Amino acid sequence: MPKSDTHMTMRVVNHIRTLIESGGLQPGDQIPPEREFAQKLRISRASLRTGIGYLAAMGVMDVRHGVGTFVADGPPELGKSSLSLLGALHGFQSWQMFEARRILESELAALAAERGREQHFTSMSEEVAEMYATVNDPIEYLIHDVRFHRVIAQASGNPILAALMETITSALYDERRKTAERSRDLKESADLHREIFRAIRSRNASEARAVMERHLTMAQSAQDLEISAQAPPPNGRPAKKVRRSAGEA
Amino acid sequence: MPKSDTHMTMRVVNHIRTLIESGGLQPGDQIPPEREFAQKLRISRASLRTGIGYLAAMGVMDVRHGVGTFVADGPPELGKSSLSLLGALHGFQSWQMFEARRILESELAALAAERGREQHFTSMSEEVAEMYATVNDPIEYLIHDVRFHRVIAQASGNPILAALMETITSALYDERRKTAERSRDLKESADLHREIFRAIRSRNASEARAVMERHLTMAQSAQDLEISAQAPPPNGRPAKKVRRSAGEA
DNA sequence: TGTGCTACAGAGGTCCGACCACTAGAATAC
DNA sequence: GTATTCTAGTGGTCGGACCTCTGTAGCACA
Repeated sequence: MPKSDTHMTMRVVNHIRTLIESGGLQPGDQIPPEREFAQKLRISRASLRTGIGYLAAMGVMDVRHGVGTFVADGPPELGKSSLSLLGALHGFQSWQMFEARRILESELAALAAERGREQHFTSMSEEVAEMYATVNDPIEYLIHDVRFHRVIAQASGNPILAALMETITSALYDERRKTAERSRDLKESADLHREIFRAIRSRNASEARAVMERHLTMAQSAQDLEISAQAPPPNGRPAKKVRRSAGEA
Repeated sequence: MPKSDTHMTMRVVNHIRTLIESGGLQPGDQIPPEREFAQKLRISRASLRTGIGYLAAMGVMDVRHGVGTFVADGPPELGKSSLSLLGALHGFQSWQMFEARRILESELAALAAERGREQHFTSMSEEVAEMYATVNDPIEYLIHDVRFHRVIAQASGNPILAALMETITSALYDERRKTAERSRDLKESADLHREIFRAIRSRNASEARAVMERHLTMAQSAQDLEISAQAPPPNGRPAKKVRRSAGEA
């Protein structure tokens, strides 16, 4: 990694970081135009762009062509495709993503049960209702599904865990939207979400954890079936170990 | 996020991604020099650099001035300072990082107990021995401490969770190395690590999880004490986040 | 009055070509 | 044999020209 006082990239990153820490730059704020900002920092526009690119890659900045550059808004999330890229590099398996998600979200649910506030419970309740209302519209259903889990993450009171979850789910999303679930699955799914909600609202941490785990385990096996059904192994890589070897208790 | 077929950045990213997925590019491999590679891809060197910067920011590439650009090697990790940056932006608290770490590592320890192999146990044992041997050298001790936890992550068989842990610990590292622990704390710490190791080797998942949780809880309160001791609370500001150093330079 | 199209200003995106800075290894001097 | 210097090759920075995209103000037309 580049040194802070030498490389232009880090100079830009640190400058913006300082602006953020001092409160001079808030989420959603727009930074000055590149030409102007570069002149103010006494560096070339190219270097400024490098630094901004670095921040954008990590989800801290949001660059919009023809409009401007803004401080990222919305739920904290690490680089959008970073996990997916790392996955390609290190050969992540699908079940590993599900496992990671299951662990994170189970704990998130437990924390939400302990720390959630009324406003969170209200949002959860609304999303559950919307899920029931859209069991025949998988696309719309998925939106509320995602939102429900996101509210839980918020209610957990730990934005770091929430960011990690967001990172994993967005990596998982690509595969997920391709396998549109069937309606009857959605009814079951909505029921489970309702159970999760109830456990959280009654502040029963261990049950929230357990139900969430059950939900995600089911979701995984459902998706595994879909995949193996509609796409026979498209093999090609020699060392492709077919998972599930060790420790499935 | 730029579109894949329009933006040069994504063209580069996708090209390299394809090379990695096809096996034509493995961790540690060097990519062609920028001038040459840019010509081969029919794009300008500047655009190529943008794409490489994007990949480097996410920890997929490793750019070394005067040497070359390589595919990242070593343990998978998301952008090195990404969490720290996001933290500055969203006001992450120190206890939240510890909590996230505690949850991740506890589960990691449990998984390691279920799936760890002999080779992992051997490495863990070695690191524990090194820890005992360096209880009087905090700097050296910390190295083995980190390695021990890294072996556990490997032994868990889930590189994604390992990567998340790596991301958190590297964000935590900055604060950590400043508060060099005292020797007698290190002796206790080593004892706890030995306990963790024994639980994992005896494949006792729940105990491994419990001991790891205890270890990290202790580490947290120890560090909290250090901090509050050497930096008296600047009273009166209840919800003010702990400022990071941000470099004196 | 309303609606649709056009022109334009301002922002980011791409390119070029020159030059700077760093690293490792080869060539040289001792 | 060892230490020093030189050098080829690689990434880093620059500035300035030009392209593309977006939102909007203004115009033409119904």
